[in-house]
Amino acid sequence: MLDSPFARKLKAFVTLSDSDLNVVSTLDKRKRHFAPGRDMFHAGQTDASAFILATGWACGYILLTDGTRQITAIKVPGDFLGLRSILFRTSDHNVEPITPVEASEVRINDLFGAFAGTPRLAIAFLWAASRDEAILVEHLVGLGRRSAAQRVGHFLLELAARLKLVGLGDKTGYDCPMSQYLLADTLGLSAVHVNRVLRELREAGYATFQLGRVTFQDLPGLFAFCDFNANYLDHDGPLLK
Amino acid sequence: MLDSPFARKLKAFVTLSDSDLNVVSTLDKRKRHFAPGRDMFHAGQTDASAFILATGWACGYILLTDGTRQITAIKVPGDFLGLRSILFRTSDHNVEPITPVEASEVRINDLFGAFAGTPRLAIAFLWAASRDEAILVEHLVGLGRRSAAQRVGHFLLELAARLKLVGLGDKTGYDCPMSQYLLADTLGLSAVHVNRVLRELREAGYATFQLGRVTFQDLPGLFAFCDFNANYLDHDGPLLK
DNA sequence: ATGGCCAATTGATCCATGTCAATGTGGGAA
DNA sequence: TTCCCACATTGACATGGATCAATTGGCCAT
Repeated sequence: MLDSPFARKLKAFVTLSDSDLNVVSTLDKRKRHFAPGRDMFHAGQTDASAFILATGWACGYILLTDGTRQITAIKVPGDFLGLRSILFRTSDHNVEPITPVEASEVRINDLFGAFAGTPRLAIAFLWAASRDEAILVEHLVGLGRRSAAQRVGHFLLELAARLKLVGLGDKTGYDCPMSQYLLADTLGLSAVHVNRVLRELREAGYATFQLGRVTFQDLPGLFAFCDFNANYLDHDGPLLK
Repeated sequence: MLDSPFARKLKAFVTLSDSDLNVVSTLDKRKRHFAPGRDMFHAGQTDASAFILATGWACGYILLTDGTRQITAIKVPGDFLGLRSILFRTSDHNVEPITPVEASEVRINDLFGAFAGTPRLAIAFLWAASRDEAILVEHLVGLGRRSAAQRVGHFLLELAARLKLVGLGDKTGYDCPMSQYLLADTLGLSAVHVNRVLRELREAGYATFQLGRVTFQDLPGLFAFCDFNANYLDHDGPLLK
């Protein structure tokens, strides 16, 4: 439990004492399972819970009235999900599992409890929320100002970095359960164009997205092509200025 | 001080006791002034402060290597700005004043101090950060899936709602110090196209963006046209579930 | 094996928005 | 007044990515 992906992630920011970690593991108790095909919670719901993702991938998304959707976050093990749905009167987004998911349910009183005794943990949470925000900001920048190819490449690189932090994947690549349709809804593109861009990246010798796996052939080249800089993930070891 | 825009905003989420408000006003002490033309802090800076905006508008942005930029947040009075720049080792974004700005400087130890005594305030901060995230998410959705016209309209409506919460603007509209260039960098469009879209909205009888003021001619129509739903701003009175 | 279905792939065409290039306009500095 | 300069506006043209329409391939249920 003390080595949950979530604790592992927080440790990238603060050095947590044993008692801090105990409080974290308290939050990590109420385990639940979810299968793809059914939302974990949905927009408009008033009694939604938050979750700490232990295994599997999920995505948060927003449905527009014209039937299209925009995925706003891809969640991997260690990620916190649904914070807005417990703090807000009513959830403003949906979350659905991409793979079978194991996650711990967190209610607002759990947060109160955790923060009351350990303000340092409140800061750690604020950091995690801020890191999620930074990820969101980079996606925003991608949608606003990057070409489709840079956007796709950037996203694949970001996932590599995030997975590495929780011990998944390696230098050569990582397992990725996303379909090209999911990529399209994430990156504000059509599935057809995602397919063309993936071919382009493959033919340029940068990376491959096939059979549920992302494989990098030319990491430095891809970094340069996408103008990728991992600073926004703030991964460089515990510091707590 | 107890009626600062910031306190006013937090009260939309939690009922704050007098002692809570005292702690908030403690944060609101170190007033500083900034003029347009010079960043309040910039990406890469390691000793950046955060600020609570008291008067004036500012924007957060990210510069790409090709010289383009994407504005990631427009900040109005009552908004907190630079949270990521104090929690992260190094700031991942820049902030510049749009108008002359008056703002209170906040350092990480101020936050620690505030949270230690009043966990309820930690939750309120988390709420404020989550609301900023919700705003970011809506911009993301706009960039990914909305037409230029809907995107512009949606943004103008969002600003109206946010300003109203801190007592600015009225039913007819609000003062808006943004140039069309700023709008373009915010909405991922070219300035030329922003101009065309504004004309379109004007000619459709929805709203007007001129001489530093946004004026609504047909609010219900614009709501419908943009598919605007203010739930994501979570403005409906203090509740703290 | 067969049928059915979903994801991936490819080609042809269209269109929303970008880019380039002028022109207009209002307010500030001298 | 006059110049200046940033912002707003408009037209002509270019293009990245969407849309429409097939085709292919893998996998599961029968």
